[in-house]
Amino acid sequence: MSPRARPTLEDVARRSGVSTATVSRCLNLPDRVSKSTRDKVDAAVRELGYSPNFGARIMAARRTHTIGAVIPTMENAIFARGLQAFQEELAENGYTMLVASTSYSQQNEEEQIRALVARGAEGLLLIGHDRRASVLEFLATQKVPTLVAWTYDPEAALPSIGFDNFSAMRALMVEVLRRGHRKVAVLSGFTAENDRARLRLEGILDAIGDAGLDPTAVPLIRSDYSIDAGKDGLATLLDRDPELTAVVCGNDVLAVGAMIGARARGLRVPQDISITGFDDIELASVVDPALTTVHVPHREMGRRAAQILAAMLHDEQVPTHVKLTADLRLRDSLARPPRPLRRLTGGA
Amino acid sequence: MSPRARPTLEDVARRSGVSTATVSRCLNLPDRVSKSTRDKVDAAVRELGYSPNFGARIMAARRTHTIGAVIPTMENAIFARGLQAFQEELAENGYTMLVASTSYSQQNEEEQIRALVARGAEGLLLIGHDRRASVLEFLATQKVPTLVAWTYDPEAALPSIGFDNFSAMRALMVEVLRRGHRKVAVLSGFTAENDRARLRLEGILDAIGDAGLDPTAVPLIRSDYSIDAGKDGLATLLDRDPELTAVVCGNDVLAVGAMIGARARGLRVPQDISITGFDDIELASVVDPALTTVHVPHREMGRRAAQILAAMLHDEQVPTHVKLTADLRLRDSLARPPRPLRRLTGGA
DNA sequence: GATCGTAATGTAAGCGCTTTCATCAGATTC
DNA sequence: GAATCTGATGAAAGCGCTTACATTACGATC
Repeated sequence: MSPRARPTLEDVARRSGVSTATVSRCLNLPDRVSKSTRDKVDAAVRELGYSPNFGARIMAARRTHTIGAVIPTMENAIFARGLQAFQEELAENGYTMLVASTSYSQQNEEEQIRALVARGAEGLLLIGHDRRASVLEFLATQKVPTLVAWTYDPEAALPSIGFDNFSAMRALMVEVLRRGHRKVAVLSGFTAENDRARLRLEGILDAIGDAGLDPTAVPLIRSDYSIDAGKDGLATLLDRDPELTAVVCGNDVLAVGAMIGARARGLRVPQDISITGFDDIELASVVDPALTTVHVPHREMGRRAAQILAAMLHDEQVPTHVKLTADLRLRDSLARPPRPLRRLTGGA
Repeated sequence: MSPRARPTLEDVARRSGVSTATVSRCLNLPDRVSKSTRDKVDAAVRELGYSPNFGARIMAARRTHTIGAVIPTMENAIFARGLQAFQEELAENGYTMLVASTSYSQQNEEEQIRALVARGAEGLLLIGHDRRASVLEFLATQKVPTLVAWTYDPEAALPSIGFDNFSAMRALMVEVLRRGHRKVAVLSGFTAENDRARLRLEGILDAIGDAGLDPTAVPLIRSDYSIDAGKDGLATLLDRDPELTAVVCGNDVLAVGAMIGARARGLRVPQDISITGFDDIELASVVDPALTTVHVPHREMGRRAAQILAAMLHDEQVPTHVKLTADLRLRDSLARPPRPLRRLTGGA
């Protein structure tokens, strides 16, 4: 016996003595078929272990009920969370999700977008607004409804759902300053191809400027979003300026890294140095002291993104820019700066 | 102008004045085409914003270079990590990854497997060995090379790469007992459809039996793998038996939850109560005290899984069962049990 | 009993691509 | 200059499915 290939619709049709059209209907529109034939067909399907070829289906039906999501990384809990909710809501609406990740590279993102569209994604979820014009053109040419999440920008070309990274981070920075901190440093993510990181940084510097300090004088390190980078970053910052009383971080992962770095240096948080994050991932409330951060409603964002995308696919009118609120979570890692005294011991 | 649909190979052919065959060759076998026509075609592709229809490609070429991965959840860092490595290595070998998640349900898993195969997945990565025979039959009928990861079982029907959940957890339990703990409780994941959880639990009970204690008398709670479940679980366990000196958890997430629960009850870890985890996710070394746990080489597992799967697709001979080592990471959350004295204060 | 309506089924035309095979224009050889 | 080979290209046959349309069977209607 030759190595039997995957059974096709036709095999099923032959075996159950009906036409391929009828088999197809059994699978897709069961009510249009009489009970007796349906039973025959079902039996044949089972006996043959038949499963339809998706490629053929895409071509013939021109519908895939598939939506693609392109995220920077699966390793950050915020995307994992949001996507899980996105997928659940999508399933609710009869859609399947396809994920791809880019490692924060625009180049990769463009490839993944093309790959997903080629695979029949009828809609796309992207993160942030930073991407080359060629991608936008491609999306327009292909007429693929696309929604941007994790950022809010009323000016942007693509519809978006998200929060105002600038204002949220600015509010946190204002709070840091209100507590009396003046020697502040920043641990940021890479800002070149990442509007969320950039806006957060701008929010920080804006608040600093408004407080009458010089934003260009603020010690600043850009790195990838990892615990180690946070740890190393803190060490570098303290080497440059041991007088630091607060370090504001681009996200929680960096902040936790910074906390570990501080601990490694024998500094207590927040008595000796305050540290803040952004995102409010689970980790933030698990560490000790709990992290002061900005809470982002990742789950809700994912869920609503799915609803909006589904509506877009049904050609319904949808709000072009949805703003969610990201609010401060004041916890224990932020306190007043230590009295200057502490710092004198070494210097005197 | 009518709403122009997605351009096809034929549009490109027409525009560049060649046949569809030539365009196809330009895309797939560029060396077989003269420089001049290649340039014309490339130009047309760019102008039209052409991107090939994957479905059509699957059908015509019967190759997709796609591998599917079906995991329980993206929310657990261990899978996110492992998959990231899996994908990177897959890309290295010219394959694309498609992910689907099951929320730890066999029912969902079966659907996702079928969906991925229908989508043209040429190989599959699955987690754990627990699944219905019907799925295995399906896989056999469809002749889809399948590799199981995150568990090692030399007896299993499908080839696997992973570690010995039973022995690893058993070793940890032995260590707990060696430190003198006798009042031990267990916080396990659901074991019904999850062989990893089941094997870990068996490992624990086996060590307990060998130590001359009664395994059936061990307080045990099964729950989902979440911080909250860990927290609540610890509370319940302590309500049932306040004398507990150690809680062994099915994974790190549960363990961190238990640590929070302990703290909430005013107990110090490890002075008043010891807690252990499994997996060694980042979180484990970030919490204070750092978690004693079992280190699992997630990244390596993902990477090697990709290599093996690629070899399987090339019909190369591969080792059927690969065992990786998962070793103890003794950190601060495990110590000797407190002197009985502590417990008397309340009772006297 | 002829007429019509309806439900169930079949026929066959693609969907957009790859690939085999045939063709053809040049370059090479004798 | 004829014969041969080579590389580039085109024509056309599917890949496995869906669906518009045609056909058939059969009960209801007058």
